[in-house]
Amino acid sequence: MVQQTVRTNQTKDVRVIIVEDYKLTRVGLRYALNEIENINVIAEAQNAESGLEIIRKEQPDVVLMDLGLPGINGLEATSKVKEISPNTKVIILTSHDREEEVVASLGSGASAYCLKDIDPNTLSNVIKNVAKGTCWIDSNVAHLALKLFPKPENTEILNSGHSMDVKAKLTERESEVLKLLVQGKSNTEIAQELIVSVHTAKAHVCSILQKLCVDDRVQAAVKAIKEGLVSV
Amino acid sequence: MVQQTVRTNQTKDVRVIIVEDYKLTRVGLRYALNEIENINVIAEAQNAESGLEIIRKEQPDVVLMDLGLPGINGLEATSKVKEISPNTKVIILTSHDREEEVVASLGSGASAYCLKDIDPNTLSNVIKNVAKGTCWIDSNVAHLALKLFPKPENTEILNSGHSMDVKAKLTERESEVLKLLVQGKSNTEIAQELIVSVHTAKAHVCSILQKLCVDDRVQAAVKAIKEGLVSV
DNA sequence: TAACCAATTAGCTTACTGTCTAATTTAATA
DNA sequence: TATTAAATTAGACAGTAAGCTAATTGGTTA
Repeated sequence: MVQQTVRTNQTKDVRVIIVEDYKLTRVGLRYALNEIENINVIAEAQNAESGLEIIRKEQPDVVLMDLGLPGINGLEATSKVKEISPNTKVIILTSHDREEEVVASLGSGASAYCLKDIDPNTLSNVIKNVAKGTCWIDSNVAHLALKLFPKPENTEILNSGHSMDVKAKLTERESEVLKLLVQGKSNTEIAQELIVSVHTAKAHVCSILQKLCVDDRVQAAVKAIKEGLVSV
Repeated sequence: MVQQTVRTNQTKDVRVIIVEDYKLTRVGLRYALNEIENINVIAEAQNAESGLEIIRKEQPDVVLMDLGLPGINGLEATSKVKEISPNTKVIILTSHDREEEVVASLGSGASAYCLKDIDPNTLSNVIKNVAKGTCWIDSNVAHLALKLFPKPENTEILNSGHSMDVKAKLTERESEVLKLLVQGKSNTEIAQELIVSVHTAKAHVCSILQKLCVDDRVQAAVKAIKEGLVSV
């Protein structure tokens, strides 16, 4: 294919570590991946404990992580990986397709979720992309993760003009106040932070409540988070 | 590359429609993609209205959707695509990298989010994968989407036992109360809903605040959402 | 210039919050 | 059986929140 021959450049190798308890899968993966240009499997581990040690030392680009590990499981291991080597991307490679595991994996810091029946060619592409920061979720479970994103029924973000969007309605100052509100600050604290009187803070909060069409600050905070009006 | 030559099989063509207002981008894309094996750009549209009409008729596998369209914007259009052709996968192709747009896109039903500086080879792979159901998010914005997944500090799922979690500390009743609290209910409303006295509701809220180590119900709500203690 | 809006401040009222102490009942557990 | 934990209720208190009206200042726009 034309588009692939172009890619024969001197991209740095993606340094990969495999954490997987089944030896057969582990070594099989290693051999398969080392065939691929620009991918270099530098180590493998059969459990999270030894895997984490290697990762701490090597700071690899990508970790292929099994979920069902003995001892520390893959989820906890993923969290730890992001602690000890924040730039390392984690790819979950498992046979589980339960929603909670998919969501929990991505919540724990994984960048990709692959089922074990993945095509090796695809896997190698995923590894290269994930190394750059891409998020990739297997076709069999993608819908489980995607449905988690809030439907912007009300978020008129990016609205083509007709119905004005909530955030645009908020003035800059109000956005500031909303941000502090979501942090759980009281009106008094907000006033102190912005160096204004409590009256001012209250006035802003009041108009925020009206603009968001909610009754109190809790609802405002929840709505702000759900609709991405503030970065949590 | 080896992995590509293997794929010369008789996979059905992925039928693609491009919705993009800039003619240059639109026709450029079309030419580039039609070079790719197994991808067939069957139509293009310069706005959402005409795009949706074509999509309704053609029921394509994949739609490449620009966000900044005149009239109906890409977000709304994405929602409509999923209504009129649920099996059609939407790939957002835009130059915007704002968090709200990324999240709103995926919430509106898109399966992938690409920035316009994407490598054409990569795009063609994304198209093929997304057609199967994969979720793909550009490396420049993936972190914005990934951080939305609740950190499973509390998810008892797959917990290897040792670290007890916040949610386990909450009693069932408290979890009920927390759920209502996040909905913005006042103590009085919570009491009515659970058919208990206000005193009881307050008692529960009070112990929730203590267990979550927060000062007020706003912080409790925010923490509950962030940590996935409640389903929003 | 006039009209408008954002931001600011103030006072006032009603209602709600969060904490405390204290007590009762029920279920599970040692 | 004795103990513990959860759920329930109550009264009281200081603090906060939210709605209301009203006024001032500084830009922006018609």
